[in-house]
Amino acid sequence: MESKLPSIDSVFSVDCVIFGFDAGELKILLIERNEEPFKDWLALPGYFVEQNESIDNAAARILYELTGLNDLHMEQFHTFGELNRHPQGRVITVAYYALIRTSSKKELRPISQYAKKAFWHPVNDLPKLAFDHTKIFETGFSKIRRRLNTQPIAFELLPEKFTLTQLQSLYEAIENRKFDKRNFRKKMLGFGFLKELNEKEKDVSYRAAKLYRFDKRRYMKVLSDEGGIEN
Amino acid sequence: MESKLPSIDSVFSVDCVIFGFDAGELKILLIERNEEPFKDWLALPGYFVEQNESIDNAAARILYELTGLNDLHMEQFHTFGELNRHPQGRVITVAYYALIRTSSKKELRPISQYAKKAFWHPVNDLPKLAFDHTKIFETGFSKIRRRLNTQPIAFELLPEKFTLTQLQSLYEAIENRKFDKRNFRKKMLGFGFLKELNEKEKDVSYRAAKLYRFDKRRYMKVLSDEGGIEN
DNA sequence: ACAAAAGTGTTGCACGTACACCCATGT
DNA sequence: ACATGGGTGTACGTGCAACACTTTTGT
Repeated sequence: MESKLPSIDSVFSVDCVIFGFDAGELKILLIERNEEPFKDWLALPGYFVEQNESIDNAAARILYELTGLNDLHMEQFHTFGELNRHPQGRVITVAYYALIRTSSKKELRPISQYAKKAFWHPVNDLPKLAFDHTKIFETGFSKIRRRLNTQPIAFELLPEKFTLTQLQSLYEAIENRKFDKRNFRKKMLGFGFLKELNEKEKDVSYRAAKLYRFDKRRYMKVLSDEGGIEN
Repeated sequence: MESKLPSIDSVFSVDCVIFGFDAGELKILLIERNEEPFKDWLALPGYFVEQNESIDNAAARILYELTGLNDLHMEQFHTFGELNRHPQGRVITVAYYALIRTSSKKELRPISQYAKKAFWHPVNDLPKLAFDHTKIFETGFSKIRRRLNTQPIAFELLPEKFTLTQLQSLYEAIENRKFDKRNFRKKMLGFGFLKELNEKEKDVSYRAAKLYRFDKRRYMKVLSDEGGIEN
């Protein structure tokens, strides 16, 4: 390894797969591009990383500039480095995902002019996306699907107070299948990290459901308790 | 997005965490570096990606040049992009892991002069490694630990014909805990993808054990059969 | 004969799954 | 009163964990 870094014309970028849950549907955030290549196409929010920022920071900055969203907890899930994935040259992209509460959705308003607009689109029935973004989305979707049952990611998509039916329909949207109501409730409550609130839904035209909250303290406790049994 | 890519002084590399299983111990492949920075330090096999190769190809090439190993099935598991991870500038590295059979281990012989030598080292009791390679190793190790029970990766570490006791001790090495022999065998055989051979161990000074082989056909069948039940 | 590892079953428990009806509320 | 979703229990099967002794082989 030389004492100078080899200087090659390499470029890397970040792309974000941001999930939201709204009106019983799982959605992701898309932008309409305002620049070549793929001008006017729909794409995942993504852009180039700058010289002096870490990739994690770049992801947060870029998402903010293209959509106006900030303070998300984003996590890297894969790096795409095919030679021909970008028509103008070698671009390696690190893909991130995040999950966001519908209730905390701020207005979507691109800051930079690289995006004409940003909007939510249901994950079923996605249009063709720019670059290899369809593949990136699919990889990300299958990651969160697998993480659903190992990490408490579902709660990041729901409002802070939610009903068990909302939770169930979210699971159904992510896994794309139906669950039995009684079994689902039994299982979720059995985990012991859902806190039942003394509150009910309001403004519904049917029997109001109890509200629950995800209790992070209890979740941590449950996690650490599980380590102690074993062989 | 401009029609020219922004040209910044960025560099990326690949690092490999290669697992082997030998003498009842889980090991990884290290090199002794022959170049600054971190000359003479131990490190994961890794080097810069070239302009015109995909990252996957780069990983295979670099591993070969530094250790003489080829034809591994490597898989990307994380990308490390902290600003200060390389003392000479911004280097983003994509980390790969692979598992290799002890029995098919070729001689370890670096081709390029960037490595003085390559050798196996037990995963317990690793020395300090160059750059952030200790962190990279730990991330990779925890990935394969979690994948152990979802994908048939253990068999890639064993010789083609193996005994159930070997399989068990491999699991014990990866998960760092003991299993009950009867339960372990029942479970493994219950999966239905281990093929019992009409052969036994040789040259052992105790009762010879039956040999088994991982049967990929049956594994695929078992996998696809599982999809069909559900709610 | 002894040492060393191979091989083998049963039981209790926890968990997943299948399944149907009454209740509370708003209109 | 009716429509809409909220809320509840039981029975069965499967899979995991705990547990100890006999068999085979080489020296």
